[in-house]
Amino acid sequence: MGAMNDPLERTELTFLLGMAFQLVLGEFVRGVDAEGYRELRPVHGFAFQVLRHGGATSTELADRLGVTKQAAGQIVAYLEERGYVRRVEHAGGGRRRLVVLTDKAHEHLSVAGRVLHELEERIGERLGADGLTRMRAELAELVRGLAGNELPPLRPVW
Amino acid sequence: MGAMNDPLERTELTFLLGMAFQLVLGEFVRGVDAEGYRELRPVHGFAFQVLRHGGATSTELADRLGVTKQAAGQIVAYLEERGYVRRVEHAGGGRRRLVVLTDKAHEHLSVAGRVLHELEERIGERLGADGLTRMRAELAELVRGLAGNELPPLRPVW
DNA sequence: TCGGTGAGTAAAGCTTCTTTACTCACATGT
DNA sequence: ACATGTGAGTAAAGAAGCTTTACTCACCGA
Repeated sequence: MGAMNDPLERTELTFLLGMAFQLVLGEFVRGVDAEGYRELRPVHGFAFQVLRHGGATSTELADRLGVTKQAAGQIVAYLEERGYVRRVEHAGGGRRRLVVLTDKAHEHLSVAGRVLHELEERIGERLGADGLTRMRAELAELVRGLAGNELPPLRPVW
Repeated sequence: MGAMNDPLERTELTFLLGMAFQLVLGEFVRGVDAEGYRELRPVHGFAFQVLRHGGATSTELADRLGVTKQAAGQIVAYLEERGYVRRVEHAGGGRRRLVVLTDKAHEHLSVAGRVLHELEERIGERLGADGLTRMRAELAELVRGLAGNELPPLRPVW
């Protein structure tokens, strides 16, 4: 503990966060790919999270992902071609179309959830159950501190 | 505390990490941009970290950044055009050239360091000094757990 | 001297995003 | 009824930043 020759002790918090995220996401992608989902990138997973409960319009999706609506439209088209989403009538009328997940996407979500759960368990073995809980709480507090009450977008690029 | 209606409490650790990193990096970029470094992207900052002590060859830089040597070469060319790095003779001879930081880059590093420090302080006010220390320790432990003893690369894309 | 190896370069291609510019459905005011 | 506005979606071109493929060049060792 606290050994100053450990390079990580001297690493800026920002970079620590970056490395941690990079590693965890890498493990996640590896796990999901191994289950046969090589056609899906992280951004698609984030889109699924947004669409998960009741769907959303492309424009709403764009806002939540922090990209333009054209980019969101491309993502939706990609997912639609592969059978992960469907566009249905929107109750609000207008040109709006509601993008909703198909069964195939929900299957994917359950596989991805399992992978995430296993990953979190592995991390928990390393940090201890308390450490994991504290880390979650601290991260949540950090996010609230910087983002206020709105959920921040999860963008696929820096 | 522990309110189950807080969406962050139900968010996967992976996504919490992603949001936290996204937010912190965003603040960092905003701060550095405000100091007049709009021509530099995060990847340039990571490159500076690699080159900081004694420089490196393009190929070594590529390894540390997790990109191809061609991409590293492009990054070096970009930084060289703007006066942040110089290519000098390499003691090892061959075709090797040592990429080293100029004074301009070191100035940038000191500004960036200040921005990072202020940011960490803001986060510390929110988490408390203990919370910040614990978070650093937990993140470091997580990184060690997933990356072993080598420092993981910080790639600019997912 | 003849490969072999490792660093660097060149050019084309690809993916994924943005920018610019449009179409269309509906709401609102006159 | 009709013009005008607004918000959702689409189309096409462009830009950024990588990778891939294919090379050059300097040195080493058999």
